[in-house]
Amino acid sequence: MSRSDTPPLPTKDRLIRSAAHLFRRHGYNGVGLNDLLDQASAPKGSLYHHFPNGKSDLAIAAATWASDEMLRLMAASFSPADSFEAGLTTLCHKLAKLFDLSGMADGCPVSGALFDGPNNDLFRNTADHIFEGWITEAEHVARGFGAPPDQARRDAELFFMLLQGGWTLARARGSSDVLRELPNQFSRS
Amino acid sequence: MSRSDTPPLPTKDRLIRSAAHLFRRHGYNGVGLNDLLDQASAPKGSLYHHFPNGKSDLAIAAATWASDEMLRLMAASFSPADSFEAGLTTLCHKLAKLFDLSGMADGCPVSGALFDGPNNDLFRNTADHIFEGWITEAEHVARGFGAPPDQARRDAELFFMLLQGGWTLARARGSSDVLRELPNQFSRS
DNA sequence: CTGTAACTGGACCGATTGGTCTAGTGCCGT
DNA sequence: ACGGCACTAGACCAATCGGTCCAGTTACAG
Repeated sequence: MSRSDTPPLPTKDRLIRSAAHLFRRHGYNGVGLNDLLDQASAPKGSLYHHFPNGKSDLAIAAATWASDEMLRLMAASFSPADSFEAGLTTLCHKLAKLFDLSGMADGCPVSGALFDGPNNDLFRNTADHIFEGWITEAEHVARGFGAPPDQARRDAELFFMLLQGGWTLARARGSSDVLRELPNQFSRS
Repeated sequence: MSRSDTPPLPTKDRLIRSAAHLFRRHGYNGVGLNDLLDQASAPKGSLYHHFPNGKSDLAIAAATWASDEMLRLMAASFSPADSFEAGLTTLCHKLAKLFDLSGMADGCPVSGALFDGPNNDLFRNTADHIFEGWITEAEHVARGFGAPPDQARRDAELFFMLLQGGWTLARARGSSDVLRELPNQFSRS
């Protein structure tokens, strides 16, 4: 059940990773501190040492970490590609594989960690900032492939929305097929 | 805060509507029975009389009711339209208005009610069935406007994913603009 | 070795959770 | 008038929630 959540990693990182995994599957309110600390093999004291505000601090850290992973995945997919569509295809296949590995239960890690529970501005602004990061990254890629500014922006937003919708539909269907088909939806004539 | 949640409506319907509203904003696990019963002005006994399995029964009823509302909204938008794009524009503007009225905090009612908490098959199958209903409805509309079968299906799935992504992005940004722009994303060349 | 600060371990807390149960209430048909 | 049933009302429960607190341990600086 656990990957590298065992001792080699420092406690703080184990907490972040466990939180990211659990929030992603069950949502912020669906995860109790007990499950979380159990999976991270950490006591309560450590949590509140590293994250003084407890669960909410951890959720933001987890969402941020998951976002960085996503940006890494995007970079790894788009840099070797020779067109936006090609990179997108690689990315979607990677995401589909990760989805299958998760037991076909994981949605967007950021939505799961931040859109539940507290409806406060901090959570929403963090989600906004993270999503904007994904979109502008995709926008830069599109521009790098020669797309004009406004079209690059629109392509990037389309990519983002397809991704979110794809995650939702894949989860409901219990199948990663939708994710693999995303590139076709993106570049239909 | 409440619309027609007061006496005129029978208790069971008040429970369903309150549940739909609350789950949509806070997710399944983010809503306690106390908030729920309070908003519906119903005691606990009534809940477990109408929904013997308690919260989970109610969530499924709420998601189903919200889905019917959505199908009504789609029908009201597409039937008077003379093209798929025109109907989609009407629909998106209606959804944007509803989003604004909600305080810019409500996402997809089905995801909110069913994707949190229990990861059991019943919830996932229900979500799958409901989403499939939305997609086939859109597919029929597209076919009615003369689209060939396979394109109609793809258009319908694209519509669904854009909608989900649009709700997510609108929520993060605290703005309904994305929803209003959805038709442009749908029919870009 | 000693001092100090970073960190761990877990007992403990009040609040809230979803759920059960029983006593009552009101509206039927007869 | 009355029996019966659909429904309401809310006290009550064990379990779990997120969070606090402090005694212990470790690691590193001098």
